[in-house]
Amino acid sequence: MEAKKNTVEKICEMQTALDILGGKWTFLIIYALLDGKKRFKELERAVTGINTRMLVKELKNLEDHQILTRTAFATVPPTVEYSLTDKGRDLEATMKYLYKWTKDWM
Amino acid sequence: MEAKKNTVEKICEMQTALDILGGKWTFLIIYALLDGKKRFKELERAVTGINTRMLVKELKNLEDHQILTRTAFATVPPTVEYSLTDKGRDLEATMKYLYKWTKDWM
DNA sequence: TACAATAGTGTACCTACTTGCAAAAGTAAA
DNA sequence: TTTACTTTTGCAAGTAGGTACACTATTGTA
Repeated sequence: MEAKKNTVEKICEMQTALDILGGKWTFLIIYALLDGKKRFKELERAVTGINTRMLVKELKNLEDHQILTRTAFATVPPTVEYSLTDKGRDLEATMKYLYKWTKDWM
Repeated sequence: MEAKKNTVEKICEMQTALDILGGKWTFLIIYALLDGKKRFKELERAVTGINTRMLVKELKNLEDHQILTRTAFATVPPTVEYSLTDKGRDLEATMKYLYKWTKDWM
């Protein structure tokens, strides 16, 4: 009963994380940013299949949760850079193992 | 351009994995099974907040993709055990790092 | 003069995920 | 006799997540 209770608790904690990360595109966006900052259009090209609307929405979501930062430059046409915070970059291990699993099993 | 192309490819591959794993409850169910097989009701209690309908659906989904196996026993009342396959258990590292991140940042 | 480029916004729509509730079967225990 | 237990399924309904497409501003280039 002891170990079981711990599992339940852990699952509850993870639910809060997955509320943020569990979207259809969230992991992919973070993964795309692991190798450095990217501009909006670069992300749109990197994450195949996503549309503008969802990318905007997800970026806002991730910024709200301090997983990435947004930096806008007043150029013409405008330039905006997105890059992971420490919190975001700390998902690297998770992402790498997820990719490894994908390679091994899919 | 070279490294970038690789990222795009990796993201495409991961999309196929996330099509299976990306549900609201999927990760949590797998996490619950990491420490051994569980019966249906045990899972329902472990994954706080899930309802019967979704659990059935997700278990079927995961079984279809060989991430877990279902074993039914003709007892009364019926007993059904779910346990991870090798493919499923191989998500352990991913899950553990995800939990670690949760603990560190949430 | 027309077009391309960037980073979005506005509007409208849609469907698929998710939920709630009730019911089945058969035995054991109160 | 009634209730409880387990593993589902059926039905009906709701909501949020996701999609499509057009449009803005400003400058440089062909």
